[in-house]
Amino acid sequence: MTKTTGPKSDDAEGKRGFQGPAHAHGRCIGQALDRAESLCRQRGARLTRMRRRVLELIWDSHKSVKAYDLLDRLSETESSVRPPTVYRALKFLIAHGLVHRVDSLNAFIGCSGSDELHNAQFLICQKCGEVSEMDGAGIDQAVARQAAAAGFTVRRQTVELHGECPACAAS
Amino acid sequence: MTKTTGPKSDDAEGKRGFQGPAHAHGRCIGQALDRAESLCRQRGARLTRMRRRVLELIWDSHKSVKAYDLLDRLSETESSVRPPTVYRALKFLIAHGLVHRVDSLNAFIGCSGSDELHNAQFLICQKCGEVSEMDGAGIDQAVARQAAAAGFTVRRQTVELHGECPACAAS
DNA sequence: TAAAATATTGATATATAATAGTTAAAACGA
DNA sequence: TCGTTTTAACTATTATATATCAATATTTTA
Repeated sequence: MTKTTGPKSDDAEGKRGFQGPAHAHGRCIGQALDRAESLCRQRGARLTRMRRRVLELIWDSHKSVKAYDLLDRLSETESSVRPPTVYRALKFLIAHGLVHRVDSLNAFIGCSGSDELHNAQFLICQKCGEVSEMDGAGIDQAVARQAAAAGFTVRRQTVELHGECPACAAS
Repeated sequence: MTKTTGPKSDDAEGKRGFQGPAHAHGRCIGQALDRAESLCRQRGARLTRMRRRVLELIWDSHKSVKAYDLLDRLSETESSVRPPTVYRALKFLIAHGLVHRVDSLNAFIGCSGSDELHNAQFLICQKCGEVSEMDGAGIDQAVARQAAAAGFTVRRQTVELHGECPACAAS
């Protein structure tokens, strides 16, 4: 409940940038789940118990999560969960733009972008593991220009930058 | 042997762009192997028989190749080859900038770029499977600018655009 | 509400991708 | 040729992901 300037503060607009270890993460989770609920209601999609739990676990941190880690954590709580169950939930969440797959890590991360199904671009810290979704209009443009020059029609893009986040670079 | 304007034609400078099905591919393979030879000699690295064969198989087309397909094709010729052998060869070839890994496909492609170890950017045709390495200075700049704005230090980038190559888009 | 249709999850098996660790063979340098 | 280093083979295992069919839950339709 710190730094809340109102129901629509800057933070509420998508949690861009690196969060670091000391932020009120409950809000991130809450917002993500709220957004998922309303988005699914709006679309007539069913955010079932399993899907909700997977989304919750993914938002447990700002690091990307592996499918089999989700599997383990789900199995802690109740009867053993099998890979297809997790992958099905992930497929649903990805289809609805609530989760992204990070190709270079074979891992998954909650979407902190806009409601639109969008091409995500990620900054991935190799030290702390945090992943930050970028609002990369500049990159989008450069990509579009470059592709056009090659006569290529872009349908989907993977842009993932590995390196060091501000906090880790400083240390 | 078409469109050869001399020993240092445009084509010879790295085979940029999509090649299409009807080009003199023997030259691509030859050039790639020659470059590998000279580069390894220059560096005192050993382009062994196995490494050479893997590189050759990768350059068999302009499509990306899966590690286990390489495995199968290697096993055709002689005694059965195991995964570690292929992955070791790939590791060597990647370390020397002769091959790139395409993260979004879990596959490998011959490097058609400069001698420098560089961050590759790929155009991947979803229809014909051809992969074209880009000379993406524009994207590099946009990436650098965007990352700098976020205070992020980029060490490695994955930029892979999926869509349709000129030929496939036309059909 | 009951029955039918649809969507979701469970369960088993298997496919695909990659690595660890140990031993054997080949290449190289003295 | 001996010893060192590098490379490759072999066995085993880990990690990632999907196919298939059965069971259950939800929604729709009658």
